[in-house]
Amino acid sequence: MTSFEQPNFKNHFAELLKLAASKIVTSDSNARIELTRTKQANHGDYSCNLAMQLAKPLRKNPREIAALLIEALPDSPYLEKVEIAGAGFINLFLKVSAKQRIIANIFQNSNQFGHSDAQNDKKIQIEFVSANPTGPLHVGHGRGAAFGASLANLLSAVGYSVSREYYVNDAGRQMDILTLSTWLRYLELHGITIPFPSNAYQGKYVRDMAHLIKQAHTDRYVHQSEFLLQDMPLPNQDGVIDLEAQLNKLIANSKEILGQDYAYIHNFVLTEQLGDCRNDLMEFGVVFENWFSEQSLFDNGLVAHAVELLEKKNYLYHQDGASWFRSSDFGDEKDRVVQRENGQFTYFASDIAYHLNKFERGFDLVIDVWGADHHGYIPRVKGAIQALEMDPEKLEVALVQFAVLYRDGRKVPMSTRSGEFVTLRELRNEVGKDAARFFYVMRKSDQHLDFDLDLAKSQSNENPVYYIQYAHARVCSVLSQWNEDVATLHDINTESLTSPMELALLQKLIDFPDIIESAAKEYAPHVIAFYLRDLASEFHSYYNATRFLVPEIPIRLARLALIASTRQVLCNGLALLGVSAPEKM
RNA sequence: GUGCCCGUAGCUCAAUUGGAUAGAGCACCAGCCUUCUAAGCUGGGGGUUACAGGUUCGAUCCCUGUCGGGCACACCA
Repeated sequence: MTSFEQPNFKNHFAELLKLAASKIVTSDSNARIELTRTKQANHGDYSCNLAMQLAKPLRKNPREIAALLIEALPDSPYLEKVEIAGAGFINLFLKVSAKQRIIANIFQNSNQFGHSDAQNDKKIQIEFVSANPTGPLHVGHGRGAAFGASLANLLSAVGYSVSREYYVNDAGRQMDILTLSTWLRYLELHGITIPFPSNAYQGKYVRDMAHLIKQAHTDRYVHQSEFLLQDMPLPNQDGVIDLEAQLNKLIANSKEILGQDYAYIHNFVLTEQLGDCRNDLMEFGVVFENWFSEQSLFDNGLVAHAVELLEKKNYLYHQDGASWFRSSDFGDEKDRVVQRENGQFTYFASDIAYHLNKFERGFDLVIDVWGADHHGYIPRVKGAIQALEMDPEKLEVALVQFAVLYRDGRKVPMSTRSGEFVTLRELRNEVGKDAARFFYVMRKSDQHLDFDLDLAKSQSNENPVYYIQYAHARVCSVLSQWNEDVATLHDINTESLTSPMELALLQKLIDFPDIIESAAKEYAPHVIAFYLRDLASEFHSYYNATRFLVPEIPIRLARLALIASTRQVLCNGLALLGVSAPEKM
């Protein structure tokens, strides 16, 4: 068998139809040539609705146009026949020999099969997770992580040069609260007890960090409590205590008392949490090229710079002592504060600077993966980008809905406030990395996800992860019993593969590159999950109906080549989702 | 109240972005292991795509309205 370029029959036929159309349409009809895979075998392998699209501009019967198109269609070595059907569909039938050649192609490209260089190394950045480093990641972050990582793999597979980035919110008040919380726990360890604020961080990990500081520095950061509690805000005339104001005062006092040491504790807790987060994600198979510090934007004057730019371009005004950005000029529902009365920049201000910085780094496209609750934030960020005379089209925001855990058919209660949340690490420990990665992306990302813990753990046919992995393991098992070098299958004769099941499986393998392409285009990893389910199903049927290790050598080898290439595609698809492909189960 | 998202089989979800008879899994029923892993396979029932209109050759998809659910409406991050 001669080697040949990776064929994409869909694109190939689209090209032929385009040529045919150019012969019968003189003016630009702006008709899109779109081929779709057919659902029914008697409709052929690919179908095109071009004739129906041209019916109006040409003022002709679609079936008539279809006939003209077919007449003008250039010859193709892959085409068995063409038919007109229904209202004017053009149905294309692939030659069996063309289908069989996919096997050689899969072996040739091995773990790159399905990948393309269509995007020609265009620079794309995808920012995801970006959770505050103030505590362990929880299951909500997990979905963003799984989605972002899979999407990044998909984008890379279609030829983008991908940069994965985690935006570290190390500058805000939340970090101060964590610093204070840790120091209070540390003081407790030295017998100095101050009522622990209810709105400070309650988690056990805070006590753990306090222990670490004590171990390393004994009583170096101990100070007496009366200083810490001085000038606390009092209840108002209604007896209501402003807890947030109290917390702010505690933070301010501790900064004063600790002096330079405050920065040490701040840095310590940040490093601890970030390290934990990085480790957690690594074990989840999620890695980043870049961890971008929000604080660095302040340190380098980029926040002030961004705000000045807006000022210069007359998109700021001053009211009630604050600086407002005219985001309502760009479709936002109201204007937004970028600098407060006390001179502090808002989170939005640093986010403008961050996006300005992203664009200045020269990415062709920037993707932000956010929780769906942030959707209201999009207009102001895009507005700022536009105000700074950059192209808002170059920013794509992918929203990910929350995941709700179910155990024993009941919702697992979760709320950050009560500290009652399931961490990503706990989830991984319970269901394993593979099930977690797969379940997170098996639904469309903008849909709520019901995550069934019992199902994810079950080792049964109900569990889609095992179903797919099992198909892979089965192939491995057959090949190991065959006990010869798989490489010898790479260029064997596959003419005997003509049964309906074999043809269906071949067609499924042919689809893989198109599946990757559309999944990447739509930012839809779930498409891969569904595809793998289908492919595994096709394989299991074949496995059940066919014996592979038959005495007739040519048939045996052809069948083994088919299942070995199926294994390759299963493996490539699972890799895109960050799921392992075990050889034994 | 305003804006965005959603409503598809008993349950969880798809549907190549306007295409042909709306598909999978689970659950339910009936079969298949002396044979390469039964974590598998084969067959079956199950639908007014929330509802009412509209646009056109053609609508789950686009437009309008109604009902129901989620989210967001900070000088928080």
